[in-house]
Amino acid sequence: MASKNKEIILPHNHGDLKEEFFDHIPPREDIEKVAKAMGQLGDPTRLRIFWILCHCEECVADIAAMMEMSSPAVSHHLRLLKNSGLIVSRRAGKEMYYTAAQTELAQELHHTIEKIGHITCPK
Amino acid sequence: MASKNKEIILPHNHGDLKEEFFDHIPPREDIEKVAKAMGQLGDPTRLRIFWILCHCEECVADIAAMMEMSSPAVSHHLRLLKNSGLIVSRRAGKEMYYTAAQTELAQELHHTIEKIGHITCPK
DNA sequence: AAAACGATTAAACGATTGCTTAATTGATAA
DNA sequence: TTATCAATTAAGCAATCGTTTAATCGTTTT
Repeated sequence: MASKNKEIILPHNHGDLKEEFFDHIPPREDIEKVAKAMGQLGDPTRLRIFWILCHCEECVADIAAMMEMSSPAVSHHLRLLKNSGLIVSRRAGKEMYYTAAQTELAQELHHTIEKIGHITCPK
Repeated sequence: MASKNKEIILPHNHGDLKEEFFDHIPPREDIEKVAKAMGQLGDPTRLRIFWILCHCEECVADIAAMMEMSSPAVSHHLRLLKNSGLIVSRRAGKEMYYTAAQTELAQELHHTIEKIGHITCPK
């Protein structure tokens, strides 16, 4: 039978693995994309920044103060979060303001964080 | 007014930061817990294994074959996933069978993965 | 123009991660 | 018991990560 994964022979046949399922294992590129987003929030510092930015728009200095961290460190994390499409930024004078992106990705992850963390959304 | 975070003075006052919100920033332990789970799925190998185990119960050798990886490498990831409470195992003869845990944490993350990856659940 | 301020970037570092090979443990079969 | 098979653990490693300090960039103010 035509199976995308037919070339992979399982060492043990337990009879309970549906070929239908075997053929629907997500392609590596989809997995990579999801893992990249998840990995961003795997660091507690970045997760906390992201959560804060889901509830307000703030400049780097204030974010650094809330996090009790140096601004270079915060800036570094903001860049990673922005590269992942989780946050966006705008300039106003000397300051850069960051906030969560209004995307399905960001909103779903925000929801997930609060659900699995049993965190009450203050909004 | 009594503010849990009143000792943190923000360098800039933009007037749009509600004290109510400021006091509801999740405690570090909650953040850590969520970040730990997210971080587990931040690795594409582990994310793929977890997704597979959300849809079947399999022994290490077969998981290794599906992943096209060595069994020590797979075993390593299985241990991490198990320590995080995302998967469970049972022994049957010489083999160890792994599958996703039936917990809110695991189920919510399974849902999130498929939603943000636009992955069709084969179940 | 120069000075001041906010943010970013660069270099360097210690710590962690993911994998490999080899050795070891646990359980069944001969 | 010995042999065999499945899985885990250990040691070693290259690669990645998160932070710090110092230097640089961009904007506004004087």
